[in-house]
Amino acid sequence: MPRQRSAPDALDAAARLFRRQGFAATTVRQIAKAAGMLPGSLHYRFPSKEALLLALMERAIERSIAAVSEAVSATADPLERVRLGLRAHLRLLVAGDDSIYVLLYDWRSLEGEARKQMVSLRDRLEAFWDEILAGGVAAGLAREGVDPRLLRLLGFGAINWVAQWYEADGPYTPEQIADAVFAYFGFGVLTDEARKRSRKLEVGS
Amino acid sequence: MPRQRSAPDALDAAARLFRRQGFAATTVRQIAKAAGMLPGSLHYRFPSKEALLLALMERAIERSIAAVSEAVSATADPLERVRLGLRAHLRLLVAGDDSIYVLLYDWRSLEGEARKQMVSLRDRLEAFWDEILAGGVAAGLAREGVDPRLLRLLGFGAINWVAQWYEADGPYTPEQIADAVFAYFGFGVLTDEARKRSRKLEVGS
Amino acid sequence: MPRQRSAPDALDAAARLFRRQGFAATTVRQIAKAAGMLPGSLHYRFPSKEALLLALMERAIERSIAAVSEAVSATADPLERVRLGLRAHLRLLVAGDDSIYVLLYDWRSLEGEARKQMVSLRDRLEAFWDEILAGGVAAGLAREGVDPRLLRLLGFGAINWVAQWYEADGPYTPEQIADAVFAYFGFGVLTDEARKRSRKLEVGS
Amino acid sequence: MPRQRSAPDALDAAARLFRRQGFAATTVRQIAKAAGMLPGSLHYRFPSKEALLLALMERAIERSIAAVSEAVSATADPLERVRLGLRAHLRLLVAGDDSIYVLLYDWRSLEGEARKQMVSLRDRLEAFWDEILAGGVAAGLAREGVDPRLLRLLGFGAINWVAQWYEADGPYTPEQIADAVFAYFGFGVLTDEARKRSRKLEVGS
DNA sequence: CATGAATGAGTGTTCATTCAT
DNA sequence: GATGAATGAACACTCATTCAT
Repeated sequence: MPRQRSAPDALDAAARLFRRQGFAATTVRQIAKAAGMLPGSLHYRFPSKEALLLALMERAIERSIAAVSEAVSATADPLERVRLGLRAHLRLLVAGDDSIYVLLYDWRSLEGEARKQMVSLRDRLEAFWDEILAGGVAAGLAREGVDPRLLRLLGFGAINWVAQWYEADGPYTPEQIADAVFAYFGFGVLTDEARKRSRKLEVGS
Repeated sequence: MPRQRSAPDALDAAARLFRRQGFAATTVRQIAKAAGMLPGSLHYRFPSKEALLLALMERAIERSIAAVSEAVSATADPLERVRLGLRAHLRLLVAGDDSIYVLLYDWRSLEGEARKQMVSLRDRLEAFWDEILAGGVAAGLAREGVDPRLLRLLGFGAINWVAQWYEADGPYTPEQIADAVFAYFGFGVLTDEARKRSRKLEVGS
Repeated sequence: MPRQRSAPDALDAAARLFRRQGFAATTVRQIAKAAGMLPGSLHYRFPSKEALLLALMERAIERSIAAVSEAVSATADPLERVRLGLRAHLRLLVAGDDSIYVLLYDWRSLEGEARKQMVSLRDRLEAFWDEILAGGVAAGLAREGVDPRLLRLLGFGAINWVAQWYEADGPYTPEQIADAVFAYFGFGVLTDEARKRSRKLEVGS
Repeated sequence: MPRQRSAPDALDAAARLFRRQGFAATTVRQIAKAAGMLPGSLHYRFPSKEALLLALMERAIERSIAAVSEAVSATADPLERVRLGLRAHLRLLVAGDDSIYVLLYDWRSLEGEARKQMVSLRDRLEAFWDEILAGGVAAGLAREGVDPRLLRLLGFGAINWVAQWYEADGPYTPEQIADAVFAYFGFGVLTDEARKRSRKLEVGS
């Protein structure tokens, strides 16, 4: 979609407003104004408000995957990759890009065909993470018998929910919070060896 | 607020619609129709759509506290109280009452004075849980050095997020999921004794 | 209409609100509240808002005729009767009864049958005044060749318009203003004798 | 306000309806229909019904001042200027522009800030007339000792009230009525010389 | 007689979208 | 490509009126 590419300001402006007010409560005029355009011009780029939201979510996926990919590429250690990935994910969510928040919290606004497209986008993100997590599990993350899918769902619940309460001037950095999730994730569920390593990691940052 | 009391259908109908579509995307007409009333009748009971949302959230708090209170009253064991409380909370969220979901996910729709009132309602709920969790921590939940507030925020993140992916015909019951959260919560963080007890409890459900 | 008689408070309350806000902009609830009743009770006394306005106007006519009648009965002098009548009329309009104002300024709110009834009420008032004025004209008020009807319309225009700008703490009393209208009415139009008397009257009060 | 300029039809249509039914009893839909637009289009031009009324009144002032200015420019005689000005004012009121009527009779519909703006508009009109009248008074209009302000208020009361009873097929033209007001205005109040001239003028038209 | 909950047509206004320029 | 005036369906809400009690 090269069309949206040429209008990043509009998507960023929309993301900011959607995060604060929600999709349905945000008007096209507000978005246009925040993007320095006129309502008619916005419709030229995005055929509808819903299409704009979808484009926004698509970009959120791309950015998230890009940021996490880059973060995990720093090491080959499967557990470390999980930890660094969580950090990158949370950093983007609470301090970087409003579109991730919108992707996670405003999907109810899409219906019909657009909903399906959004679901397939999220599936892409899940598949991406499943690979990272699978490496971690193979390396001892989570004890035997634990359903990795449930682990992922609960872990990402904890981390995604951070967006609801995080404050920039709070006592923890996104990195510390991500590490805490990582720790709870695996504690007791890890082999002894893995646990030791995890503990060490927790100290840093 | 005895007025709202006499119109539980309207609040339930609204909760259902808000959960599915979000507050802003739900029209007063939809709510009225679902409640078997006319738009005017709905406004007679609730002066505004926002007031209806607030009343809904107030009831959500009341119901949640009532359900969890009852659940934890079954035992005096502080750890067991935490586990049973989480179960009750999740059961209500995913299978009982849409208003809990709305309370957790639609608070952005309130502004100004209504927002403040909602925040104070949520504070009530947090204070209620803090007491239960404090008992658990005193009994060995979470190892030393862990910030109980962070623990609570992450734990409830995991459990509240369940509403996003839970399906009634999925592989896990709300009780099993709650117990898993409880387990991750405390595993490795518990004293050995506490861990044993926790494990035993996990088998039941 | 003995029914309305038993609810003078409602009519007075309505008159006050109609004067300030206009008929259409005043709600039945406002009237009921100001009269210390409930909306339903008001409808018991007046079948409709329009009927209430009509009853109000009817009472305005009655009160105006009563007040002017009493005032003019103080003398047999035809010119003096005009002057005192104008005084009574204006006093009631600006300082006594809001219903007179409503009668004069809110008749556009009535339509169809109610409009006709209101017109016949106003005709009654005009006929009443025509008699008083006819006496004045016979005694020298207005010079020959002047159309008494035009004189009446312009004179009452001047006096009725006072309600638009009069302020209780202004430089003139209603009596002084009425006397000024009376003076302009007849000045130069009066016989010399009548003019002299008028001048004298003007000094007093 | 160039925006309203481009939509004279809407203001004219509104003026006509407001005059007949009053502001509060006229719906935006009625105005839009009468102006050949849709409700949404009307709101595009005027942000609210109240703003439309204010724009209407502003135009009424402009038109009135323009018409009276042009009329009085025909002569340099101060008394004649008053007479011609009154004629122009009344002609516009009863036969030309509904907005003048609305300005005079519907100001109660404005509240708060809009009310203040309207008052300042009316002040402009009064100041404009005060100048014309001051010239007349200096030339002998009204005898000594008469308060010019009271004279103006009563005179304009007489003339503004004409809108309440004037009928196009009645016995008098607006010009004749205006001249009658002018005559009553000054009779006996004028110097003998002024009176003679006034009498002559009265015969014409 | 009086109440007040309920009604539903109608209100002013909003807003995503269209389209002539 | 871009504009912004125009659209009209839909919105939250109002309010005179009704009616069971």
